[in-house]
Amino acid sequence: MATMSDIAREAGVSLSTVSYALSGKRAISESTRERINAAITRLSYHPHAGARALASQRAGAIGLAVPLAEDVDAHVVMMFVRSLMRAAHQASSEVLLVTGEDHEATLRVLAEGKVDALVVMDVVEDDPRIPALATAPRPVVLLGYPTQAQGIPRVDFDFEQATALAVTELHRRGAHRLVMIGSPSATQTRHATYADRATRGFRTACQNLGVSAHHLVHDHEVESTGQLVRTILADIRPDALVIHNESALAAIHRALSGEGVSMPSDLQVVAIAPRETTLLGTVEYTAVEIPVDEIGQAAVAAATELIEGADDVGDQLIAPSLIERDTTHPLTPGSTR
Amino acid sequence: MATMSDIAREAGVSLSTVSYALSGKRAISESTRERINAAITRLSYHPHAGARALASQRAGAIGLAVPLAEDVDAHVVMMFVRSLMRAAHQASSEVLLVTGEDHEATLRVLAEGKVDALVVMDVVEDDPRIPALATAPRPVVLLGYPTQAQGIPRVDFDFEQATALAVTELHRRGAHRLVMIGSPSATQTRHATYADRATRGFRTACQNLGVSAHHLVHDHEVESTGQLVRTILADIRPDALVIHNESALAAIHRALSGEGVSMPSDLQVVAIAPRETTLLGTVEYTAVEIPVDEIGQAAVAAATELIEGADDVGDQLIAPSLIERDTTHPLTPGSTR
DNA sequence: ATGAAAGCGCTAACAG
DNA sequence: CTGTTAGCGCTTTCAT
Repeated sequence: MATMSDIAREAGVSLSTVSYALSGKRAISESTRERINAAITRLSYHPHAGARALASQRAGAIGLAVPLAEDVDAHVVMMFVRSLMRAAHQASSEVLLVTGEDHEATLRVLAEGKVDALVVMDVVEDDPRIPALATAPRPVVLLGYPTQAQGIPRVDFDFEQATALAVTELHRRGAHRLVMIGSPSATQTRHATYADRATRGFRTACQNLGVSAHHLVHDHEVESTGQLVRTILADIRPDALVIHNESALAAIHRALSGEGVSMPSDLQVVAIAPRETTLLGTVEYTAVEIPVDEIGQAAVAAATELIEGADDVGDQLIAPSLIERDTTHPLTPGSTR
Repeated sequence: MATMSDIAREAGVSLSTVSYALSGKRAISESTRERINAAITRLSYHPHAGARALASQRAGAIGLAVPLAEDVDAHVVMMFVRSLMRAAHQASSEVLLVTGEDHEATLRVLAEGKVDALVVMDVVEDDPRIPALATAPRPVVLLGYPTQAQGIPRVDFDFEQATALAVTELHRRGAHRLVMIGSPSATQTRHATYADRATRGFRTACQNLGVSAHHLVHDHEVESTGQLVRTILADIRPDALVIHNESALAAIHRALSGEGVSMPSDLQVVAIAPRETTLLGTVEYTAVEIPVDEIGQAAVAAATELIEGADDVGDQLIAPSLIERDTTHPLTPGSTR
């Protein structure tokens, strides 16, 4: 493996000139730059990451604590991973994965400087990891919005406003009996912040508007979605449905079709989910779309700023907006508002 | 951040003693070891990963090139990621993610020594990445089985034998008209090695046994699975089905139920898929299970051996076996074989 | 059983 | 615009 001094010798310049040519931190004459680049190509030189990390105190990687629990939708996790990788790439960093459930290992990569910062997914209310993360030797960003974050910056989609918006807009479209199908029971029991906040937004908005509200939990891996849907239709007779459960979306869609429910005439439906998961066959669900890429970018941006020395980047709650598609009534231009 | 010399001073020993106490590479007296450990705890010392990487020429991470293409089932990818992380953990390594589609970045992490080895998922026949990977400065392991690997060790489940086994066993159970629903069309078009090999195993086995064979491609995100199933049932009238498409499994299951097909009496079905994806509601599909953990472990084991200096670890094709469950006829104890 | 010291390959003052 | 040099925090020979 060629080293930087090999390049220096080969190009007839000093070591530091090579270093500066590479980092661009000082002006280099055209001619020497060319000789250096030629040498780099000729010897196929690549800077040694370890050496660079030691000298610069930068690992060039950000850690991502991913949830490996079964109740977290793998597709959604992958979307976040992809988004974080893209964002990290732009900050010329790599992504080091750590198991969210393995708190020891998570703290270790931070303490050993294997990563410059850590992004933590799937945060729960009163997350037991927070105290240690709050005093970690390197920046941490929560991809979630627990009430108490002990000063750790939080970045998330505003799930509370998201469900509230869904309710409000359904109400404006004439809905009065609402049902929300929320996250899997394991997620609710853990009190994942997105689940708690989504539930709260739904309940509060319904109460404020004085509409009937039913919040259900559904484990589509375990119970029959068809059965659930039939029960809902028969017992509650809702005129609108809010779905915040990516894993169950497809199954619910099939169950509704199976029951001959036509949307939006029989039932209006709004999904709280990433765009990709709301296109089911021929139907495109009206949705409050979870902007995965934006969230990922915001998280990496926060991490990057902290790495570069910012003292505090504040919290960030990304505002929701409703994307009207096939499963809600169009709003007559001047009907309300 | 405390460094090793801080520990040495605090414990009243030399720097190298601390290093050896940590690595266990030479005997340390009980008393000094205790003083060192006490100092480590007191100063909450953690070795600096960069410094260690520089001195030892080991990054302590293995790279994983993950496919981010939409046609690769996210759930299955996550299962592999989890499996690799577990295996890496045992080898006290971390997992650095790189986008499989970003060949540049992949080669860079190898060349810069950010990882000690690379595991590449979703390899295709005549994969354009192979030549560069074959001459990479650090070990590479393919999680896939292309015909030409240019000397790069291949590790994979034997998908060819897997479908062949499914066919053979269905035939032993009286099936004569077989249909296989394979990977999504994008996967087939790319010639992912698992898709190609699975198809070949199916075709060859059917031919050898002289049974009717139909191989179909299904994009359940695009076409209606119900329609597909209806067409199959009406036009081909098969007595057995082999499914090698995790993303479509649930949809096919629902479609079959919807058509009132009862398994195994009307139709025998074998899935080629990880165990977790073959339990659908109340039905447990007979399957040739893809042993994700085993594959991941084998890949990391191969990588680890190569890192430690092994010249060649050979290829590894993990043998399939059929797990009989609800969707095939039981074989009378002495009927065949 | 323990120390001293020479690097590993960079970055970034400091010096011109 | 370029060079010299002192580390960064470890691992690992040599010595003893």
